[in-house]
Amino acid sequence: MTDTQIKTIDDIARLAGVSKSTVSRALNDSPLIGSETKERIRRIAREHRFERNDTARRLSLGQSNVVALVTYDYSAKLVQASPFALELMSGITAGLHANGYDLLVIQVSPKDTDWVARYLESGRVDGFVLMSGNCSLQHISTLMERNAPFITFGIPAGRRGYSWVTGDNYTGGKLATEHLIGSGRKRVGFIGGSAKLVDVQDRYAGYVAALEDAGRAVEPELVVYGDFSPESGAAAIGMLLSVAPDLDGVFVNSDLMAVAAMDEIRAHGRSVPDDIAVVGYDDVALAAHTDPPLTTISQSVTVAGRMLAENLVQLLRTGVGANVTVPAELVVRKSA
Amino acid sequence: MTDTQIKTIDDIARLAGVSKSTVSRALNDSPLIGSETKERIRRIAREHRFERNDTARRLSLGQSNVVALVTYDYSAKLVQASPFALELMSGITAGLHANGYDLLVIQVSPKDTDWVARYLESGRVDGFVLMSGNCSLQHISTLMERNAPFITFGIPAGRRGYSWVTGDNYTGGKLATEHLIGSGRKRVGFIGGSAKLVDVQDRYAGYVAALEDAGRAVEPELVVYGDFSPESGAAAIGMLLSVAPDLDGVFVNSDLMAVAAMDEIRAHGRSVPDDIAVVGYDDVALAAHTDPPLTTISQSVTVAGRMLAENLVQLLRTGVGANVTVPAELVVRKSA
DNA sequence: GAGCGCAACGCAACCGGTTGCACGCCTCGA
DNA sequence: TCGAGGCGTGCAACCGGTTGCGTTGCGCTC
Repeated sequence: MTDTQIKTIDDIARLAGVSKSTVSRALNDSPLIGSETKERIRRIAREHRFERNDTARRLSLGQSNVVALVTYDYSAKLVQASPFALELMSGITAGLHANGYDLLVIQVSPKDTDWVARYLESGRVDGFVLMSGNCSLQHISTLMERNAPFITFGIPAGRRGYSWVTGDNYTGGKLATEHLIGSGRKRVGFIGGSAKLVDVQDRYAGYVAALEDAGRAVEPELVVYGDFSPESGAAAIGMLLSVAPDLDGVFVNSDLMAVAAMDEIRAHGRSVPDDIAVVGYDDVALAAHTDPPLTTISQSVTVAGRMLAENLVQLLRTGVGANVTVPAELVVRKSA
Repeated sequence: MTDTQIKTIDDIARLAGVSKSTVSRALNDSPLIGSETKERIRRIAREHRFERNDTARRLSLGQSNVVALVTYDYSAKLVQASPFALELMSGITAGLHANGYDLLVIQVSPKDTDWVARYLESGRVDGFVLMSGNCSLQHISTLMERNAPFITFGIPAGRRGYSWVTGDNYTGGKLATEHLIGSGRKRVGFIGGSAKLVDVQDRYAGYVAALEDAGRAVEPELVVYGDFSPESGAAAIGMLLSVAPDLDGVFVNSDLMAVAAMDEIRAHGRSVPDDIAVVGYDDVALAAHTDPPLTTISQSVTVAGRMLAENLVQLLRTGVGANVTVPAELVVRKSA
């Protein structure tokens, strides 16, 4: 092996008989370098398995090529809130890698106010990605007032003023409700996640649209909100059942809530889907294995992750980000 | 605000009327600096919300204070394999933060052979953490031959030669089996994850020990292996039922497999737990909401994550790592 | 009072890249 | 034949920290 201490571009320069600037430019594919020289240098680097010191590069360039995924510091909460977080993360990672960026996972506690500076000004990261389920308005406003580059999955704080990627919540809500109506359900309820999320509002809008398309009126007492947790799902369906004993269908904003709701429905002596049809949201891994298997709305989470990455990279490079929504589709199983 | 371009320690030095070396040492709490000078410098830095440039620091120090979490590039697979990956990650992140390290998420494809060099020699990370569910022997051997610092969750490739953190699989297997036996089950089967994993072998050892403690013989035909996926769980129970129609209890190596197995049991016209009791493993979020709620083995995943972090940091600092197992306990619900 | 040790701090080199600018060489047109 | 203009490359400064070593000033001993 010829890997005898070939650690810096100076070493490569020596071997190639050129200066380190030439090596630097060659490795960066600069047009300033003659093609045969460039090829020779790159060949030498390849043969010696040279890896350019990224830290030095970052210092020179003044950027880290790293973005941070912001999470809470409370483990269980995170798991509860986003069963698809891993898949999303995988998509983000893939998208970032394709653009030469790495993904850092950080945790910030709610009371921490200068995490942005700590990560941004120290040069550890260039930007942030947040998940609406795991971030507070506090986070968003902190980011905005320091005008840090960031992007969110979901729309946690109003539709404007920052870049986001989200599922097509309107269509998702509409598809779910239409399916319920189409299968003959007469009184269809809505169990939302946190009412503050624009995503939830959009799902509600889809629910309303489907109802109206079918010539039905929206019954406010059939609309209840939880917080995406199983417990809140059980509580919500309980409330619905007490208000409307003849409820025969419900669109639930998350699979986790839906599963708990199904339990609760059975606890009330009703059956799913015979008495009450249930449609969930997210299509988590276990959704196919609940009893009965859950009919739900599937989002292209991996695609969303990739879009998040691309979008953030574009924001970092050009200063302008975009808002994108990825498609949602109905997955029919047994619960509705 | 006095945040007018206070970006470098030179700026602080100017404000404090000292040299940049003094500032550097003061911020690093060096004993070479007088306490009043040190305090003055730190106060100034604090007042100006100064954040030291971490990239430059890393270049000088020759270390990145970042470790990489190695994942596959196939999203769905990852989600399937490790429903608790997020929780683990959260624990790791917390543990690393406490020690001044950050967590980077990287994806390496199976055919990629020089990812270690790419990340290590470029100075982007100081070490790696792998999860046995998401890594191949290939990964491990690549790491070992480049003697890169790394640690694993689970024991993917033999008990020796590297550092790992894992659940107490022996006890977990024993507890599960004992519970089954204790509730009067006569023929208790074992559905394992990948037989190659030491973790799975340990769970099997616990299963065997419980059987023997009860004075029973191990029936090889009641032992079947899958790969942790729901599908493999369904297939495994099918196999078991055809071999042993009088099976009345089964210890399944993952909740995902267990849930699928329960479906399959019902599909065969049997009921859980009346005909066949089922104990899972992992205690994932949905385990409490399956039908029936799943009795399972719970591991302190967050603790494990912290241990992973601490252990790896120690390995990086001192060159010696440890092997640690975190406790497992039985969570009794309705399925057994 | 000279010599000494020590505490406190500054100087400047160094980490390993990037890049503005200068320079040498060659080609081409006048 | 000479100058202008390109092309390809090298020089050296720079990014913002860290640190070995030298320097200063002080109190102390003999």
